[in-house]
Amino acid sequence: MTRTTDFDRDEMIDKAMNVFWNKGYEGTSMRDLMESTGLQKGSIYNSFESKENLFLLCLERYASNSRSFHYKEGDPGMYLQNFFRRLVKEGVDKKFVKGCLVMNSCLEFSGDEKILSRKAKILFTATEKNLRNVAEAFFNSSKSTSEIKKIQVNLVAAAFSIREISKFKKDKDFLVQIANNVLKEFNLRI
Amino acid sequence: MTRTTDFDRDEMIDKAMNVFWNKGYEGTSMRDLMESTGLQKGSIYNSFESKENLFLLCLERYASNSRSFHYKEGDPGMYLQNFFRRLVKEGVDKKFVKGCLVMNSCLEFSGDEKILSRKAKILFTATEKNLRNVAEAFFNSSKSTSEIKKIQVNLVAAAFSIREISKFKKDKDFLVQIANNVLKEFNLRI
DNA sequence: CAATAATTTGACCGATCGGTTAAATATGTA
DNA sequence: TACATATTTAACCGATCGGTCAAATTATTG
Repeated sequence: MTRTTDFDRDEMIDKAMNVFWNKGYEGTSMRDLMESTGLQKGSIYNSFESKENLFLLCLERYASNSRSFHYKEGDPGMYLQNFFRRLVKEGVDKKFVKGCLVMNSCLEFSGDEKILSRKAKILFTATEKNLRNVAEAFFNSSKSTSEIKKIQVNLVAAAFSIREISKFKKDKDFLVQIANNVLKEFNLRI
Repeated sequence: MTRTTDFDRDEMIDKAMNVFWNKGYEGTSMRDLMESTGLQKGSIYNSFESKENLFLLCLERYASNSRSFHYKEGDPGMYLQNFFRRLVKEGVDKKFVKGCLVMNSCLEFSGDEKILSRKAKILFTATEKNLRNVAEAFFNSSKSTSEIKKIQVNLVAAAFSIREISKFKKDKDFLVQIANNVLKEFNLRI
């Protein structure tokens, strides 16, 4: 009955996400988004409403991608090892200066309480929950709730440090030490 | 023989520094700087050359202020306790959403290698050196260089985490746990 | 007080920002 | 094939960006 969109919506969100991930929300211009997606400005606004809404979709896409890396079953120790190995590996990669889009956004929007800030914080708690789940699975009720909570904090802080410090300090020993320090609590090393 | 500048240069740098600290480099406009300093745009350019150069002066001022908090002598354990107590105290303060200007700048400029980025990274190493000095003073050659280095990394990561995470997560227990986890290595608590 | 040399002021610059709009174009249905 | 309805395109919008500049102002020295 009528004309349909002639681009793949998901693909465009992916492309936009990568720009936002690299340059941040404010650091990304409509020009950047037009170039990365190959769409004209009007098409972007027609399909995604606004820069803000497009970013929201990108944040959700990023979180959705992340969720597929979350712990579900299997050896929690192995999971943690692989988790931190990946963080360090990506961190030392000179081409990888992106950090984590959710953490980046929490930092960029800290200070305001608008929709993007609130969303970023909510998605941050998903990472926290994931790490708590791993800790619980590892210690299998041999530790109290408050002990688990402390370990969760240490895991979150370590992940945050590695992801964000690696944006400007590509020092493998440094990043590995952060990981090993928290893995110690699991009698593990990278 | 001629007219002299009729404002206090140091005072203006302080005022500019606070804006940059709150809003970041890109997030701060000349308008913001004019309002915070009370100077006209032309005066700012006449006295400080450019936004970039003014920021550089602010970075150096910030680092200079920080240096007065660095460890020099006395009980290194007490120093560390006070250091982390201050980080947590400032971190939970709802009005304090600034983090650390040097760390913020390292993050904001990650990806490029221009003057501001280089300067921020250099100043970051000053914090690293300070924490290493404390660790060395505390363990007083009872630990090897590589052991000290590992403890230094843990201290840096903890300080970074508290300062930056507290920008968007004002959870005292969380921040205290990060501090206590690293203070454990010194048989200390907050 | 007058001459000198600096600062201060505010208008102005081109570029870019996110966003809008109307016309051109293309697609599916009758 | 023609209509209806959507998307696509590119010109355009006011606001703001960092920065410049010439004129006005002011403090100092001879």
